[in-house]
Amino acid sequence: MQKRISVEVDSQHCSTCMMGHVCLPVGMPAHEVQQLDALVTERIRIEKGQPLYRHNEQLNALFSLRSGSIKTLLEEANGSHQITGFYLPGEIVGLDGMIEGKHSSSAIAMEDSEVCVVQIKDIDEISRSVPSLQHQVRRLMSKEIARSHQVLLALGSMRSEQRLAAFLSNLSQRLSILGYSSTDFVMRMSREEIGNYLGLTIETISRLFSRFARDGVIKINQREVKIIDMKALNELVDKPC
Amino acid sequence: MQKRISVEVDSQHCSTCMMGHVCLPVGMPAHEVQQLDALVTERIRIEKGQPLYRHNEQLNALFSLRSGSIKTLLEEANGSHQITGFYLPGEIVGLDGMIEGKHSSSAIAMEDSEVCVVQIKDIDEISRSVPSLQHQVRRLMSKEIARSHQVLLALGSMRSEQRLAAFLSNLSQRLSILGYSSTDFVMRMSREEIGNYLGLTIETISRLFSRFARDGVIKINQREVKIIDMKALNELVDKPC
DNA sequence: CGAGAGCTTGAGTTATGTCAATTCGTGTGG
DNA sequence: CCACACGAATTGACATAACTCAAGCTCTCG
Repeated sequence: MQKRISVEVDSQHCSTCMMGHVCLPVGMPAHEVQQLDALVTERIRIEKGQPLYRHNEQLNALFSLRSGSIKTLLEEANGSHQITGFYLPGEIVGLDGMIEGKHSSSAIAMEDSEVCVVQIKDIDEISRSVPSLQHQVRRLMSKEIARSHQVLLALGSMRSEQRLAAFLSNLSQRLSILGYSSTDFVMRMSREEIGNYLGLTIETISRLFSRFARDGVIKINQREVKIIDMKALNELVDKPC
Repeated sequence: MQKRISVEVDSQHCSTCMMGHVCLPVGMPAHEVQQLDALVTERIRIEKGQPLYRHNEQLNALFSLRSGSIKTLLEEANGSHQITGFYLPGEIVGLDGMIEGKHSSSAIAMEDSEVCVVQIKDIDEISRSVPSLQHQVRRLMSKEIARSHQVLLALGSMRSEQRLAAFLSNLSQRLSILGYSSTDFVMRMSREEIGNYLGLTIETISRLFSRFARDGVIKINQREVKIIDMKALNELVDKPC
């Protein structure tokens, strides 16, 4: 069975894509977005659990997530790994892969997903007529740096409770931007993946979810979350001691 | 007393700069590096403890560290902070500041330092004639993402001993690239700064340095480090349990 | 020479991890 | 359709790595 299906694209373009307000073109004027139409010539479907790319793979493209969800992770020599990010539709995966085309991480689909492929060479080509495209790419990369710094902040100076609260709050915000409910959603990641990402164990994650539920901050049933008290949740993020 | 002294530059250029092999032009052919000479029109001296830029400051420039050392940090609402990076000469500071010109972090000199200022608008200007400059900037940003992912790996899945060993090993490598000894150096950062960066307390850092010294891996006297057994140090990074 | 900041070391505490038992949920094959 | 099996999540009891608090040491600089 084929795990990674490439689809030639000619009927759908950035200018007509539903994700335009959150994806690569975000903030660009309409006449410029039209010039991006030549940018995406391929889309790829990836099955749950399958890699979009792997550590050290030679690749000269960015991937814009159209549907589904993807995690990125660093693999250690000893077989363990560290999840470095969870990506939702409209978000760009692969920005760490622009060092001589070698990816420093791997990207794996957390559910059946579809990505638009943006070749770096096409970016350079098209940015000759749309100079703001270079800004856009830099903006996205800058945002990715800022995002990972935020995670550093969580791992470096927050207690477990604060980390998980920050995680939920962040997920809520991003889903809301995507047009989903910010209070009712299904987490695509397992307790194990959340724990790995936040530098905690699966048991700690589970206990914290239970505690948040007991304290009336959230309701939780497996991966379904309902945020009952958003204010309390956000206060947990800053709560000292 | 003036804390931040701006120096107009017209006598010194990228093409003749000693840092060329480690700085922005790294890997670029000589005839292209010459075209970068117009890129740096200003240099800034910063005194120890003074900011190069602050969180939320409007700024449209990158800074290449010429001499000294700089730390970047995120400031939290409650007054605490998380150090996100230590920068050495030839390294680029400010790559997270390209989101609408707002810096998401602050950068502070750890000793009297000097930086070359590279205006973003000049990058766009000059990259018209030197297209590879855009690649270069993306490469640097990509590297910065990969770097912060490495720190995530340390904070998320290493024990204190591994973190400090990884920190020393990384510092050693970078100093060696700069042409300094990889085994004998002076750390510019305090125990407190190291602890903050690695998500550990000052006491834990101090105890670990003492233990490394007791085990014959390093010699340490205040901030002077001598790595006695580099192999053992690198083994500590991977050492489980 | 004294004061203060930075560092080290010890003793006791605690947040989080480890290990283990149980439950829940889902998919599979009889 | 049921029962069984397996992975995912929960919960409890206990262990421990790292933190906190406290005392003392060592530089540096005025």
